[in-house]
Amino acid sequence: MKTNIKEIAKITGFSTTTISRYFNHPEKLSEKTGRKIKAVITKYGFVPNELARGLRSKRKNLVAIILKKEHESFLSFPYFSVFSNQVLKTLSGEKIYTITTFEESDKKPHMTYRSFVQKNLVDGFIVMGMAENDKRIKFLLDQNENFVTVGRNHSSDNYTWVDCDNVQGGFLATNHLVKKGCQRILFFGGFLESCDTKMRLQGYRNALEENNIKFRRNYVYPGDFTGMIMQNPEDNFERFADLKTLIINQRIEGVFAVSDVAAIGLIKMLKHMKIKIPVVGFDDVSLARIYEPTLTTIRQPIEKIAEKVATKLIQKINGESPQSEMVKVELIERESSNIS
Amino acid sequence: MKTNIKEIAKITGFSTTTISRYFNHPEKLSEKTGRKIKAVITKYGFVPNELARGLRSKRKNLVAIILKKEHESFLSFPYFSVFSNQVLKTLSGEKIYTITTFEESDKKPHMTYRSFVQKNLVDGFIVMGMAENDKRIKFLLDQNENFVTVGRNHSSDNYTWVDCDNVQGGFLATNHLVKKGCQRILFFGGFLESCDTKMRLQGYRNALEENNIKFRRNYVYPGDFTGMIMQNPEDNFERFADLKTLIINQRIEGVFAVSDVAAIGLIKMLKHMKIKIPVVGFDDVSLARIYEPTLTTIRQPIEKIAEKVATKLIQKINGESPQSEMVKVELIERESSNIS
DNA sequence: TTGTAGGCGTTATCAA
DNA sequence: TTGATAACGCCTACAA
Repeated sequence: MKTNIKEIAKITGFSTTTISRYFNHPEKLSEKTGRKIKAVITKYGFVPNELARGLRSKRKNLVAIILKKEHESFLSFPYFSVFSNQVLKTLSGEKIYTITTFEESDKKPHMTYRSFVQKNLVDGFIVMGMAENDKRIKFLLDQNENFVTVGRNHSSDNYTWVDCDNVQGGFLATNHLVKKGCQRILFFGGFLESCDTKMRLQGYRNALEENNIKFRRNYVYPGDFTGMIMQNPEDNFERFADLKTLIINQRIEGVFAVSDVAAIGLIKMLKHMKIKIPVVGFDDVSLARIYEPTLTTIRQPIEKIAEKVATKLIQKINGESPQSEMVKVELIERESSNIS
Repeated sequence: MKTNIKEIAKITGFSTTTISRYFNHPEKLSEKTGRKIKAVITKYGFVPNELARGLRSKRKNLVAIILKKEHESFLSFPYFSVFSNQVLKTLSGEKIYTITTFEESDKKPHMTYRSFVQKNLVDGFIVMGMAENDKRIKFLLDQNENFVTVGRNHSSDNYTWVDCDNVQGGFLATNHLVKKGCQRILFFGGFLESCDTKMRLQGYRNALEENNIKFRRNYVYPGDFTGMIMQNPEDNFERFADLKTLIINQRIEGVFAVSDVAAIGLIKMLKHMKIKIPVVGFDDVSLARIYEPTLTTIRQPIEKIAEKVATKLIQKINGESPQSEMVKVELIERESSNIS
């Protein structure tokens, strides 16, 4: 049933070398030989053993996405689903397969990478959830491994990244709220350690400044609410008494949420409080169109980003040096910022 | 940087065999030897080359989930996100990694499996989206490959599956609608070739029968609306003129939708038509709690199913013969079936 | 308890 | 254009 190169060689009458060449350097074969081999290979459905091939040639046709442990529910985020979908599609088109897994719990972030590198199982990595001074980046650079990141940090000139214009996104969202007449605008959600959040916050500040509104630190309410929102949207509002107090006492007039999921969580709470103020999200995942009110949000082209990341990773694996790239974001105006 | 077993052997003064045994049969080493090896291994962060190990020992610690091409947006379905998340978690706990990919487009469904088998890259498969006479199952059985399916078909006694009680789910949903006073109940969504859909339809029929309501074939409106609903919820209602006509002319009084996503799509359309009738979904994904109205639905324990699938696959890989298993479903009553 | 030697299936090198 | 041979890094008989 399972053939190997030796058998195919015997059947065709050629050497294993020639069969191997059929797959790896077909241009070096005479047309006739190629045809003969093709016939037999097709008949037997022969595909070279990927492990042996990888062991010998170093090229494994396998890449890894290692998700952070603290993002265990990451996979259920709409963002990752869309992203991952497109990455798999692009890579499988090149016969490259993707291992998705989580960081090992009890170790330092980059230890799982270390283990993967030493295992020698993959040709490269896609790194998500960038932080300032990201240990993973340092490690992968040290090891001279192929990788492309989604998002970037300050030391972003020595590796390949793809990112959306988070600063501009934060600006557009906040400016939109100002144009809607809001002055006291809440910045909601996200980890402040996350580079994405930081940049969106910077955009928020830029918009305030441009509109001569004073930035107030206590209007920044970070945190990861996705789990709460995705799992138990209803039963956790009481845990956010301080947030309620903030909104009421400060007479918050508008909200820029760091993601669509966070935006929906907040809108749920506002509904519960019977408060109606404009909310702008970020990402434009499908939820933004499904939820009611539909979300005004900053659209980032997730699939385009995913495709670029995958393509650049392939390039790196092939020994090329792809450029980093920033993609544009866009304000999508829907119902959630049109409070009448 | 990257060490191999030979170097570790040299450093420790033991043979490569002994180092290998440390990983594969540690019980055969003296405690002292084990300690010494451990020290060096830890220091150098040595992990055996997975390819060489797999090539020699046949055990690859790698499994594959191959998604159907026609389910290209599958990954963005809430069901798969949750399922996949739990599978990865369970398997990575056993140091088994998961390759997720799509079937190759231009080939017969099982050809991608054939290619994977011949590549000899993975220890087993998780098979989703079961159909009657599923070619993939036949192929994997023929090849004596390890696999576990999510869902089952009629020839379900010669392979290992995990499934929820779809018939009971269909019954509970439909019966609930009848108790709410509905007689003319629409069965909405799904592929009729899909085993899941078939069984849910069977449950629907059972409930009608038990309540002495005549089954009417034209009340079954199948189809895959997820793409439409997830991508463009608003702009496609016009394409369903026949559905509208059906609902109006037949004075449909309630809807059992084959999934939560389908349910939401239909509710969107009903809202658009200014019709208020009870709708029951299936799955109980997070959307069911986020959407408004919140969905009455049949909860299937997706994470439990995923964990069972992963565990059984590990067992198969280890040479055991795990039993197939059906898990219970449960009616979760929320707003969408309480139309006042 | 530990070591020696051969081979897993492929590809790269070198020679013809 | 094709072939013989060694090597990739590890594991498993078998031997000691």
